[in-house]
Amino acid sequence: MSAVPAGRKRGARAEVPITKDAIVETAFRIIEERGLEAFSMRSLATELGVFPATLYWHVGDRSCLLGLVEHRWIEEVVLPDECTDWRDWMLQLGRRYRAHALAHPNVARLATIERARNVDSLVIPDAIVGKLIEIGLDRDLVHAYNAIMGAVRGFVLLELSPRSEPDAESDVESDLRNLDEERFPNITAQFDRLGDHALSMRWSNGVDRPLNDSFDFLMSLLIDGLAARLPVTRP
Amino acid sequence: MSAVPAGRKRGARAEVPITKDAIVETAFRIIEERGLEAFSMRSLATELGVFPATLYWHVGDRSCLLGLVEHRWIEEVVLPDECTDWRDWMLQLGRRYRAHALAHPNVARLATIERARNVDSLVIPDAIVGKLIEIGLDRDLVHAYNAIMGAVRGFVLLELSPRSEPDAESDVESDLRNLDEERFPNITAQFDRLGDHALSMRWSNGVDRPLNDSFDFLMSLLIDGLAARLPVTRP
DNA sequence: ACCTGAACACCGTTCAAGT
DNA sequence: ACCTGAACACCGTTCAAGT
Repeated sequence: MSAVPAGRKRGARAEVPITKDAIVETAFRIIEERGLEAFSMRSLATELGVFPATLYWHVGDRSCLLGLVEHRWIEEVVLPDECTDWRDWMLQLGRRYRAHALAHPNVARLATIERARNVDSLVIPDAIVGKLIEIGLDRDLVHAYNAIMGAVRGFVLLELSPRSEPDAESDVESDLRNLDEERFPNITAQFDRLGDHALSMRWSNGVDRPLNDSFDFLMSLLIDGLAARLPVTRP
Repeated sequence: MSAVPAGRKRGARAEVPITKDAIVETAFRIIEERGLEAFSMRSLATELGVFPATLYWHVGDRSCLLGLVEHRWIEEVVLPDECTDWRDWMLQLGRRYRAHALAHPNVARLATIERARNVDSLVIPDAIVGKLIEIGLDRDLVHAYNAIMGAVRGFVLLELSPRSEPDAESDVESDLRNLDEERFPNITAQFDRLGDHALSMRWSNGVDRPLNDSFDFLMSLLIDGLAARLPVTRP
């Protein structure tokens, strides 16, 4: 929108006051609308109509800023109602996390890949740990938590990581359609079901072709597995 | 090692012949030894003692080169023996994949995050699809494949993604040790078990503190779940 | 306190020109 | 066919200087 800072006087205030929140908000928008590779400290500064150095005064360096963007994203996920069955609670939380990731895929990818820098983003982990203890998991608490967290966040990340750049979709599609039947007998035999629907075999991206049923299948594997490992409680 | 190309004659051949394999090999080594952020087309060229443009002639651009590096990594994973029980086969494959990732964490992270560009890297997917069909999965073939693939690769990726930079480990540790008991009652109550052992609550990285038991726990959740969803076969 | 303007040390990529 | 040397259009970050 706005161009490079037009001849403002040295040290003069920006016409629109620059705040930390405005910077994070704009960074979020750039990443979501134009992709992470379109985001830079300089492009952000240009968008805000200030010099790059201004950003450093407000939010620190690039890494800090991305941490703030991640945090703004993850804190919008709302926990399910406490008083439902734990299986339902777990499924709902997984679905809400994933829905929020599909709504903001670029920031979601960023938040999963980069280490989260904000301690605040531990509200979901804390809730999961609490729920696992509540249902009686004790000895395998850490493993159950890691399994759920790793599987769910990992699945969503891979779902959102397309095989191809947007401009090369058709290339990938034809590569996959013409796989060698000798080398990949199983994939080629099942290609009508797998093509564009299975991880590593898609040409569309995760937002255009969401893997809803596969995600629910994974959630049911995890939840059933946990249920089977619960201590037997006589009602 | 070698410095910038010393006054070689314009157009003269490099003293060590530059091949595609040598470029990929060196790129692999730089990423593994010094991290992905230390890798650049220019640093690689310097290491090889040539000008950056030379690389473009041999391997195309940066994105293509990283694709080749990924491929060199994934093709080293060897499939388990065909004639074992399918549960064992699946567990072994997961463990081998993970072991190989822990052995080359930086390239493994790269390969999981970026889309794989090489069709050749579908040998593992093809083997999994074949195994799933062999044991009788049909209706949920795609979902079972996606669940396993997403959960396993995702878990390993998150395990390898540390919360902190190597130089800020102690900061993260003290942040986590001093969590607010009001906001995070469950984590603080279980901190002796969770601290440095649960995803998002670690300060050491995934190689120094591997989550072996958690991974096996996840594998057993997945495998038991698949077994329960198999069509009943009378022996 | 807040922002400019310039500088520093990097990038990826392209291309004419050489052998 | 293979490589140089230079150029182009970018980066993130720092810092003295201004108001």
